[in-house]
Amino acid sequence: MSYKPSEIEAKWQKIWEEEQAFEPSDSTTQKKKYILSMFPFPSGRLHMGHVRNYAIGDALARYYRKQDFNVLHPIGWDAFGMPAENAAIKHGRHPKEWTYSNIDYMRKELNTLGLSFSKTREFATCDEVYTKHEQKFIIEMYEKGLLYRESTTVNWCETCHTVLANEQVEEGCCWRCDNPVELKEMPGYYLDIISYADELLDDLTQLEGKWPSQVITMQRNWIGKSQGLEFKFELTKESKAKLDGKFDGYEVFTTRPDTIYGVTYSALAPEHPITKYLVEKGLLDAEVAEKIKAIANMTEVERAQQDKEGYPLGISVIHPLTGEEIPVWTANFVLASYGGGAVMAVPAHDERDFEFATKYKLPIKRVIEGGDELPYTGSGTLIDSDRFSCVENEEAKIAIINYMEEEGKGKGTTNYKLRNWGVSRQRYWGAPIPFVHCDDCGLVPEKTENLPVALPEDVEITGEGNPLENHPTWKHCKCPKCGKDALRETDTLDTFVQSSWYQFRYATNPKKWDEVGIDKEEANYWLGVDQYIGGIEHAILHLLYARFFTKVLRDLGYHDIDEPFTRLLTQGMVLMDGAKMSKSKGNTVDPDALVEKYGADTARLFILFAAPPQKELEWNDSAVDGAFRFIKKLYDRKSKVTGSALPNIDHSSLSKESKLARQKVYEALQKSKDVYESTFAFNTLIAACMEALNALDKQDNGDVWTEGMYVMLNLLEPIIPHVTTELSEELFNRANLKAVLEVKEEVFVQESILYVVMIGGKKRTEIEVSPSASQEEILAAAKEAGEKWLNGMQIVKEIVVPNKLVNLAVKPVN
RNA sequence: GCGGAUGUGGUGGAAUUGGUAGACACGCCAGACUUAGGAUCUGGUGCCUAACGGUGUGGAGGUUCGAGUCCUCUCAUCCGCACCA
Repeated sequence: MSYKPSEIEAKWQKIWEEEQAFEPSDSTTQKKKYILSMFPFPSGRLHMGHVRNYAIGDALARYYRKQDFNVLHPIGWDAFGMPAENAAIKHGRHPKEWTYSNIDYMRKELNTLGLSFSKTREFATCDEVYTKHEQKFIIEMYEKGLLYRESTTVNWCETCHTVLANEQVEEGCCWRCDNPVELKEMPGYYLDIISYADELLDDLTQLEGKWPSQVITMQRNWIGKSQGLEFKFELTKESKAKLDGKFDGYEVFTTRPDTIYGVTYSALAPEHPITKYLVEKGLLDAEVAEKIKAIANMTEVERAQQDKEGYPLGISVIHPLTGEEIPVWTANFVLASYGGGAVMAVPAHDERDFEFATKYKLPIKRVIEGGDELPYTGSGTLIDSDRFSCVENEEAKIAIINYMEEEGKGKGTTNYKLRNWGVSRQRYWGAPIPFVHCDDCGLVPEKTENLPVALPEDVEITGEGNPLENHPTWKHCKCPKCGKDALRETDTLDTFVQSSWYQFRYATNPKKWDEVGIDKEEANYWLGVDQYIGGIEHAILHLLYARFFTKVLRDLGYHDIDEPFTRLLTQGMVLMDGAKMSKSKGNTVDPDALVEKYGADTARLFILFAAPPQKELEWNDSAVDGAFRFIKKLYDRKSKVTGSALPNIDHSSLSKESKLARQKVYEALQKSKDVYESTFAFNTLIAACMEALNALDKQDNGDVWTEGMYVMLNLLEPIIPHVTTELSEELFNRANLKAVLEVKEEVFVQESILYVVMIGGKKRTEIEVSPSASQEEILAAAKEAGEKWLNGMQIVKEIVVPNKLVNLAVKPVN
């Protein structure tokens, strides 16, 4: 019987389904593993990246199941989001219908790959029962002060018609459609992720060695913590008067308080309230006002590409320590979103300030010794700094902060690059933000018993404006507090909110899904996820948000977990001709076609064999053939098996070839633990199995074949589950798939040992010696064998590395 | 500019952590067999050389009996962040 993947695979997929083979047990005491591959967006079809992601996760899940762990290996659908609305606009399909029919199709595709997912725990994030609990969390966050609404400058994508979070802006463009992001002032809801910045930063140390260092570093940089001094610049009397008494000064932040005596000007962002006031009240030269407005209309990225540009505002502030008058400018390099949108400028010791001062001929005052020329940003001793002169600058930083605090003029403080997470989206296909606007009561959360606030289905999706806003009735409601007519919030939540807590949802028994969002006991048992697998593109977005949500939900009492993902594996991309597979480039391989042609096992084997999971994988059609060939060969060799259980073998009576075959088999077994539990280098385990099969092929002992297949089918089952289970059923009644196998040390005992003989550091020849040979005997044998290269040489040093080699260091005889 | 990685045959990639570089596979070459198949099997295959031998892990140094692996410098490529005061 030749290998027929389609029959074997269909057969076992059906049996697994009937046996409910992959459901976790309800026990919360058994040893457990939670293996999670990032859930897919139901775009319509699987791509190779998905196959890779799930092949890796499935191998681990199956491995641990065999080691007697209670394994949670779930799958679901990240189902809200723009593409569903785009499909609605393009093809006139309702986003809900589009999404659920895509899910049905993709579920079938996943099935044909033989992935060992729990079927009962599957859900889509657009299920109303999921929205219900999410809205409850959101309301609780609001009540705790972690969610707030404010009007501010936001990133706006005109093509997607929505606001974007800072994390969703890549090089000034929308992460999804790549259009340049515009700035716009509008109200929105924000989650106070900054209040968790310190914990998010500190807990990264727990992840070291378990997450890729690159991801940890990216998160650390993204949070961007810096410590320094915050103080207030008082406006001069005249300046206050000019500003109609509306302002008396402004706060600035610096990480270099040691350079405070070098301040020669101060600069405000074009969006700073004082700048705005001056512009709006016509207190500036009309031409200058126009230029400032022009800068304010530019995005941060555009500004970064411009030369330094700025204008004097005709006002001054007082230096808090020297009492000197300092001119105030507005400048395009001052960011509104950081440090209060205002800086103290020290041109002598800051490159940007220097460039600006040089351009506008502002004074430059050196206050730190060192370097040949200015600007000098290194360390050194302070000069011209009053009582702090002669102090080393690192000391001076602390001393100046202390002094300012004592004098009540400022305080030591911490700043973050991280911005609060804007979660409002002006789109239809998302979870509605469960609030109501009441003329009398203001912003009021919906009553818990009324959740979920579900989406209306009768909407017209045109791409123009928010369909919820345009819906005739949906937004009209009663105030949950006073009962008067009120307006429902029409913004929906960022889809990253859903993916921030789904890992807890799977851990909750589906029987409780309606009643609770997260079951505390089960969450504490299953989380953290023992192995999380996904693409590196989520290094800051999803992985930061999910860490944040975990901590917030912990503090709301839903569980006691600090970090959601204990270990993280970031898989490499799947490439074709050196480029990422994509429909637009036309360099894709369709998983369905591959499975149809070769079967799921071949697809999985190739994907795990072609490269280590962390690396990029270059597609190669003929290497797929190679993977297929290996499985065929494995299948064919079932005829060599003579027994139905693990035989007892008298190792010493075997032929040399049989001994070697056993050795290769057990080498593979030895390797497997390391591969499945730590390195994930499936390619090397597969190679070891290929070596073992090649070695078995060179001998003909039935017992050795039986043992070899018994072990190899066990090792390969997580990778190529259908064919191995089929063979295992036929040959061993599946006993070898349940067993935890032990290495038989006797196969590694050698009758003679091969030593490499190196002379002068170069490999010259080999010798075979008995394992009991003494060092002297080995050296004597090596010298004899290497005689030819020792002629005219004097041995200056002799090294014997046990079981490996002999190295004779030589020099010519004089 | 800052941060993180990665450089090994024609290709994908191994190398027990300082001990025979190139396992395993693809490709290629030669041969066998055939019930012409997605065949299969056998042998070969880093480079230079007729051979002895030499040489070889991006490059240059260094440590060592011995370096792909450790150290210093350097080049190249990729990724992330980017006026963060």
